[in-house]
Amino acid sequence: MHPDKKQTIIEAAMELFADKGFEGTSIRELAAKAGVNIAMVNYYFGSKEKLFEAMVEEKSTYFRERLNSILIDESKNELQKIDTIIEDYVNRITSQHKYHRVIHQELMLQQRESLHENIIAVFAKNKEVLKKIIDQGVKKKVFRKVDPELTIVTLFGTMHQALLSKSMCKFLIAKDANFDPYTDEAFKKRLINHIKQVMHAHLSHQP
Amino acid sequence: MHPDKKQTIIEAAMELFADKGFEGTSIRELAAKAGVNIAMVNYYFGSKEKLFEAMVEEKSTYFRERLNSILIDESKNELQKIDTIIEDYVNRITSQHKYHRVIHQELMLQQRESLHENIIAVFAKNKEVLKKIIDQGVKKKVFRKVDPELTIVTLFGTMHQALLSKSMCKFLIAKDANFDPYTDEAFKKRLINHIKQVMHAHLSHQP
Amino acid sequence: MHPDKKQTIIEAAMELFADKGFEGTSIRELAAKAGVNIAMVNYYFGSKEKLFEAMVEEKSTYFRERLNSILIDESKNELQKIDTIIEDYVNRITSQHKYHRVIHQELMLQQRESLHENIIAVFAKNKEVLKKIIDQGVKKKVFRKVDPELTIVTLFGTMHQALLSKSMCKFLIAKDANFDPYTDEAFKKRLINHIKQVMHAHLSHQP
Amino acid sequence: MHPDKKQTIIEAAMELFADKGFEGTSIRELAAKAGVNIAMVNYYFGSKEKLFEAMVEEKSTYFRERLNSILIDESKNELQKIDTIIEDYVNRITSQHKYHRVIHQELMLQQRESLHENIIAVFAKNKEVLKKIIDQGVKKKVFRKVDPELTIVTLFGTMHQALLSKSMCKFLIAKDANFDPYTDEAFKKRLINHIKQVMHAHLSHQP
DNA sequence: GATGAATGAGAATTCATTCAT
DNA sequence: CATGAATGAATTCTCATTCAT
Repeated sequence: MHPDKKQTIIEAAMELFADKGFEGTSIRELAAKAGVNIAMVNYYFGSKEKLFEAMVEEKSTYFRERLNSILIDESKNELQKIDTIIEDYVNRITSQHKYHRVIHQELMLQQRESLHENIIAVFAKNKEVLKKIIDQGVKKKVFRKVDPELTIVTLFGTMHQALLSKSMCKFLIAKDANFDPYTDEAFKKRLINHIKQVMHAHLSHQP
Repeated sequence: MHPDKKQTIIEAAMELFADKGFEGTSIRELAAKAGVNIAMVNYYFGSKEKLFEAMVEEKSTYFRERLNSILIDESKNELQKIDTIIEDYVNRITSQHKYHRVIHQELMLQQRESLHENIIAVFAKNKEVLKKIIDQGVKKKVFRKVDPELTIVTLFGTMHQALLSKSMCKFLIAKDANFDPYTDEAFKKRLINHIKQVMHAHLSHQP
Repeated sequence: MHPDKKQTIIEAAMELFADKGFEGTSIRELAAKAGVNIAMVNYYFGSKEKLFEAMVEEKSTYFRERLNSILIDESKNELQKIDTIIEDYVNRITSQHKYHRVIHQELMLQQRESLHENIIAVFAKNKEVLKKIIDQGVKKKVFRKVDPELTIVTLFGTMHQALLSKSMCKFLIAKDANFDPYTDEAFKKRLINHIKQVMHAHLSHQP
Repeated sequence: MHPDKKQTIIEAAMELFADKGFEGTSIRELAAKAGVNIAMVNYYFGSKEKLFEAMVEEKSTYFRERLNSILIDESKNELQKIDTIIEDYVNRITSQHKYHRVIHQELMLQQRESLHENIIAVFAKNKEVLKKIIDQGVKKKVFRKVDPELTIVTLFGTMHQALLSKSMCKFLIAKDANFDPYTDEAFKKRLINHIKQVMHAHLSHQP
């Protein structure tokens, strides 16, 4: 029964931290949402901050183990690998947008900066994989030389900008108010196509 | 002395809100930073939230009045206009990064959502200007047809991702620790070049 | 222009103190209601408490000078004098109900007790007049011997109980909601008749 | 330990609200008087206002359940019932004078008016019982026809006027200063006799 | 292990008052 | 004379955390 409750708390925390921020979320409402006793958070995690760290750690562990499979997939050429990464990312972010929102917020604040290292490490690893793919493409002369760090920044940045704010989503989709942008397949497709188009153009040799 | 103090408070607020978030900033420390009495915030603005609104309003007013000059500049062709916008944006965001950070955070939270409208409106106006430029380019057959909303999303998204987090900046620049990324001209140039490259490739006809 | 502003403040104070109590009224709203500067209250009266005292003093001075005329009126017998007093009181309280409410409240609290003396003195004087009338009636054998203090307590108590609470008024009148009980002549007449009836029965010899 | 502390707080609140009014009482001193932590009031009751409501509710519940026993007592005739009610009321008010003071104050203010309904309901029920007794007496031709609402107003009003203000009590008793009027049996008897006399005269047929 | 009660520190805000002009 | 700005003290209330059971 331990891990279940811990998990319930973490899920509730992610939900609330994403919507209200870390400081904007009180342990009281967090416990209420998770359906556990107020004292449980400190009991299990030691403090509100430690809970936050646990949440980040758990989720980032989950994300760390991806991507390599794409890298070594020999059935795809470099451009196809890029396409797969784009699709993969968009799907990840839409399905886990609350978590990405929390991370994104956290990275902008100058508090709990010890966590930044952790987050940046994940980002760095992703960059490395992408860099390897690009380097292969360059070696094979199918790609031109680009800035690998900033290329992944454009990749992530576009997705984050498009997906992490509900208000922004609504503006971009321009449809009736209260529907969930994160399950709208048409928008996901539109976004994937756009990023592919940008990346193809960016990576391919110019005329 | 009236407007000065108000301004001092707003500046201190922006600084702290950017670094610690709205809820993470207490009026106490805000007043201390601004060098005013603790009661002044409520005296001038009525509440912490109203101060926040005042800050957003003031700054967004400032940003609303740009961009049109670029649109109507007849000495530039469409691609040059895009380039100018990119340079303009990067300069703006680096010089006002704290403000952009606050706005960016705010847009992700589901609190004080009444402000989102205001913020999105500024974004929408920027998009309109960009769209006009793109449309002109398309009509003149120098640009291909692209998704205008998502194109500006990529533009903003890349900059925000690269600039709004200090940790991200440091990772990207990969230089010694405590130097200020927002005054590093080399990095700015690198970023501008990257975005220009991406945009040129994206907008121009493919081979 | 002095006395006018002072008067305006006193009137506003009476209004607000009656509805919200002394502590429940802030100088800010008081000044707003009176249409004067916030600093005027302290400027004219020295403090909020002194304003209160000034208000009580002024109004009680006004009420102190009544009643003697009734006492010495030779055209009326004792019962007629009692009747006149009842009518006079009911009219006074209805027309000055806010003030009476303030006084009544004040007398119940154990704060600013120095004012109680003042208020009780007015009450005492009223009692003295009534006592003289009753004593005359007793001497003429038209009244029986009664407790003069408690008789005036019944007199005042009935009126206060009936008139000083709007909710109580509404309950007693049992009419449609938002009308002003203090201008309802029918209710005033009903109240006067009741008190006269009570007093006549109380003072006259029993069968 | 739960109900005890709640009760302690309620008792302290009644004490202080009676002496200083609701707004004149701070949670700080309330907690100090009750000997509990300053946060307990909000912990138990949610807010100062809710504490007030809880106090009123609890006490009014207590008073709601009386009186009917007198109504159905077949061993007493109507006048005896009235006498019993008078004695009962005077005893109640003297023993619970703080509570009655709070209620009485509250009814005069135009704040927290939602509570008025509650209070008036208790008053209304008392009136109904009294009205039934009077109606019986009228039917048996031992009473004359009177205004039942205002008759109970006189009953309550006299007691409130005599008992709810310490200063008024002292004036009426005219004895040495610091003794407690609420335990002075002589004064209670005097008051009871006066009210009985008034009510007998008021209700019986006139000569 | 698990929890409801309890708490001290600190939050935002409002207050009556003062003071420079 | 009169006032808007300014302030320190005090307000209610919420917070994360602890502790006895």
